[in-house]
Amino acid sequence: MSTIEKALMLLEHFSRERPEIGLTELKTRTSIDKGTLHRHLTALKNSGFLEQNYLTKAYRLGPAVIRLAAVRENTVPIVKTVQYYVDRIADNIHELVHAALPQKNGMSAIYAKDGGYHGVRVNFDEAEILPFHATSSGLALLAFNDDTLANKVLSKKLISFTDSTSTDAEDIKANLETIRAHGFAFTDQSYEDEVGSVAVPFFGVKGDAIGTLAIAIPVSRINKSFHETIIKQLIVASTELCRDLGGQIPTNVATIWASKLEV
Amino acid sequence: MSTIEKALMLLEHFSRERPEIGLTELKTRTSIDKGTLHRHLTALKNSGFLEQNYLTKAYRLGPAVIRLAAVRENTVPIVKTVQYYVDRIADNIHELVHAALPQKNGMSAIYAKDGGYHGVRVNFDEAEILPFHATSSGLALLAFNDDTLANKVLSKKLISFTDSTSTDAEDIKANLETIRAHGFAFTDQSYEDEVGSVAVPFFGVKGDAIGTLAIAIPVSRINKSFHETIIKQLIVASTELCRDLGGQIPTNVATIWASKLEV
DNA sequence: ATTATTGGTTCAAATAATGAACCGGTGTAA
DNA sequence: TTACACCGGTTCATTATTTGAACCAATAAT
Repeated sequence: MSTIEKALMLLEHFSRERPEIGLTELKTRTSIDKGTLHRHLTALKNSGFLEQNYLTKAYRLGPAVIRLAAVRENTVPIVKTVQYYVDRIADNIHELVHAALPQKNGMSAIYAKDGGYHGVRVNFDEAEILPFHATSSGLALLAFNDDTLANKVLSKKLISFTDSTSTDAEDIKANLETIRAHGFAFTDQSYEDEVGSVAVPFFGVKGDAIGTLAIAIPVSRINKSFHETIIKQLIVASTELCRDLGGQIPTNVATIWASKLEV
Repeated sequence: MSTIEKALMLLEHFSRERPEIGLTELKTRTSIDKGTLHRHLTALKNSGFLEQNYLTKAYRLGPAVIRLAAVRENTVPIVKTVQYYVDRIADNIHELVHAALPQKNGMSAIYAKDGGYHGVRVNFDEAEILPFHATSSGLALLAFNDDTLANKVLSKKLISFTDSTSTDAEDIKANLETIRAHGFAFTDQSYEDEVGSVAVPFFGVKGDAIGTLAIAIPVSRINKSFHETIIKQLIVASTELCRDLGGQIPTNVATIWASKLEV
């Protein structure tokens, strides 16, 4: 792995829950030598990707990422486009809806809205990394993306989050087949207890999954008719989203989705 | 300079005007060897900072920057906070208002609003890099930031954008003194013909300038009383913004600003 | 059919990254 | 007061990666 990749991997440790990280703490998290780490952090700081809390000396993300995100969003306006559909679904079904994009080690929610009429809400953090193998977003993406991604993810050690998390690569591969056949993914408490979720992919120009729309619900509120409503909403939204982004829904997926909408 | 910094410098070439750049084009822009360049771009691609247009093979910014910006904005919510004040000023004075943050080679506008009642609008691109020495935003930041930044910027070759651009380091240093004395910066067609601008800094916890609020106006509309109105608006907004961000206005600046508001 | 231009690859030589040991400051417990 | 632990940061001989001129393959232009 190149030095550049090693350094950029450091940025993955910053999240909403851990916005600031000190040198020694990062050392224990990464097992990288302190000297090396310090030089990498300094390089990232010089480039504006990190800055230091001048009191604690801890590092946090810097201003460079703001500019880059503005340019990216101007080039490929996924976030803005996705917001409209997430809001619409959330307003319709009054549940927590989110959209996520694949990152290196999982899906990252780029926008979420809780349509919340109900008392029990699902806890959901934007900018958290959702593991591929334990969330409906992750599974939906793996199922409809190139096989190489799924193989890469499933060849690594899979972490268990709840008693229901499946960590067996073969089980998950079989599950991906089911997901492809159904046109959507769902999980039952595989990432958080008491929370189920449903996700559909949306597609890029090549017809590969580039992101997902998903809904998370306390399992107590799930029943068959509601499940069907949710899936219809997601499918319709994803179809329109693909049109907006210039994406192409693979013909087999389009067929499956059409049949779901007819019911 | 470290390999990491060299690679991250490549990202600076992407902008709203140039969202996609091919290998050979980047080679001519950077004079870096094609082999090296290709490995750097691949590393950035592997890390999600770039992705490739699958048809043209050209590179564009990748999804990783979206997640990082979300985390950064959650850590230090400058963009969200700044929006309120930019909108307010734009609504009040009906001109093009923007806020900008320093990047490595200039200021980057993070938000802009055109309150535009008038026919002649100033052309303004978000995510464009505004040179330090030729824009009021850049000068305001240099004047109220650490001297080392100003020295670094002024030691490089300064580009001329219009007939009125000052490119003499000593002239500009003298100008920075004037700016410090006035508490704001203004330029007259030094970056674009027919456009003048006024900027004030806003400050971080250490009392150092961390960004600017600025207004760009066609020179034909500038007169003394309007100029004063603009400066008052900017000073009031920056004062409140510093409070919101937990920043500290240096006492000498606070004194100067207070006297401006009394007039 | 030929040439120019594109993205991408190779491998010896040149250079930068690495990490164990070290430094100096701060907080804390004996 | 002293001693110790922990923090961020630095040093420098060793080691491993980066570098770049030349090369390759595919596509676009003549």
